[in-house]
Amino acid sequence: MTTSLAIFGPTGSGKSALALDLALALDGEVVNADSMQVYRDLRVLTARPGPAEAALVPHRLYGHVDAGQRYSAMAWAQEAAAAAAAAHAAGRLPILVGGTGLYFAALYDGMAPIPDLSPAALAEAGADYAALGPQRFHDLVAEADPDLAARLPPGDRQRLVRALAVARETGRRLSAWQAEPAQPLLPPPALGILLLPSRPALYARCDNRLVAMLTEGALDEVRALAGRGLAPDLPAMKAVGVPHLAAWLRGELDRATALSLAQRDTRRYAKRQTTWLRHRGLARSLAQPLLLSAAPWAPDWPAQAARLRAAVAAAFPGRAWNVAD
RNA sequence: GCCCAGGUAGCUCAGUUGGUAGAGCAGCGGACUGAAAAUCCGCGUGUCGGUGGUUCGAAUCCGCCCCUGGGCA
Repeated sequence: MTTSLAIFGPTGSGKSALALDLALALDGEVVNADSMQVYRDLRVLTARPGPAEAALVPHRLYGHVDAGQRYSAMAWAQEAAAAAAAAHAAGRLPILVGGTGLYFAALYDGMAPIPDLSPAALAEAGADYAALGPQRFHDLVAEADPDLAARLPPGDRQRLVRALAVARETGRRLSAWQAEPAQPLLPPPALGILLLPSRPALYARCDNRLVAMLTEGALDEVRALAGRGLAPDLPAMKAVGVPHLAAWLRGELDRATALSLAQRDTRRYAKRQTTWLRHRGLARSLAQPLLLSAAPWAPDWPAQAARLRAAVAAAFPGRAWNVAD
């Protein structure tokens, strides 16, 4: 049985650094649970840990997917489960860290066993949405899958398109598929940590980080990515910052505007993550996560660190606790 | 010091002939079952610079004061 530790927090909350500290202290391996840090082409802009961190502790599932690929929650969950099992087999503690709530849910709660969709089916349904418009497309979904249509507004293009594509390709309603029992890919983590720093401090940190990213080559990174001529609706092309920095490179925005729009998108993203974190937590299978109301970079961290230390000692009694903070 | 123009939501501003205020952006709350840094749904959050007056009633009219721009000295 693979035991694991999981850390979930909004972007900029310092979870990667915390994961590294814990991995060093507990003889662990870090496994990425972030939907954008998997893309090879995006290193600076996704604040992906680099060679310096990887030299200290093994880091898995970072930058291993090409930006031209359309990754998925289930694909990640399977890889993450395998990575966790490998770390466990080597006697090390898998530490899953990231900001994608759906990924944690897929791993620890599982997802309904729905067959993979062909890109063509998705593209076809997407074209229909564009041609028919939200209302008529919603009507179409209502015929194919009344239950699902009833809980999705006409504007929710992404979910409606998937619903119709699934119904067409599998001959079965998505809502029927989703009613199938889900199978967790990993037992609940022995310790789940949620980082929830104060909103103003987090926003300020996000704003500053984006400025720093520009001095660290974020623009070159976006230039190279844009130069590949990939479809703009690919996930990697929609990472926070990519659309606006690309528009700046094309001369459609000036630097100040591109920066402030990217900063705004980062804040909104952090807010959405916070909503998920507060209501869904890490996974339904984990009843009692450790909620820390500060980030490692915050002045009020020490009190939270003491709680963390106690929780780690209780969850992993057999492992050394070497962190000196 | 004098003369103009302004002080209304976090920001930029609107506000009809007096009836206790509304847009954009920002923000806030929520949803989330295989693109999730995605995709959506919902919500004005206010000593109308201050104070005294006119009025049944003042963001709107009058007096005084404060502040910010610009001009003249």
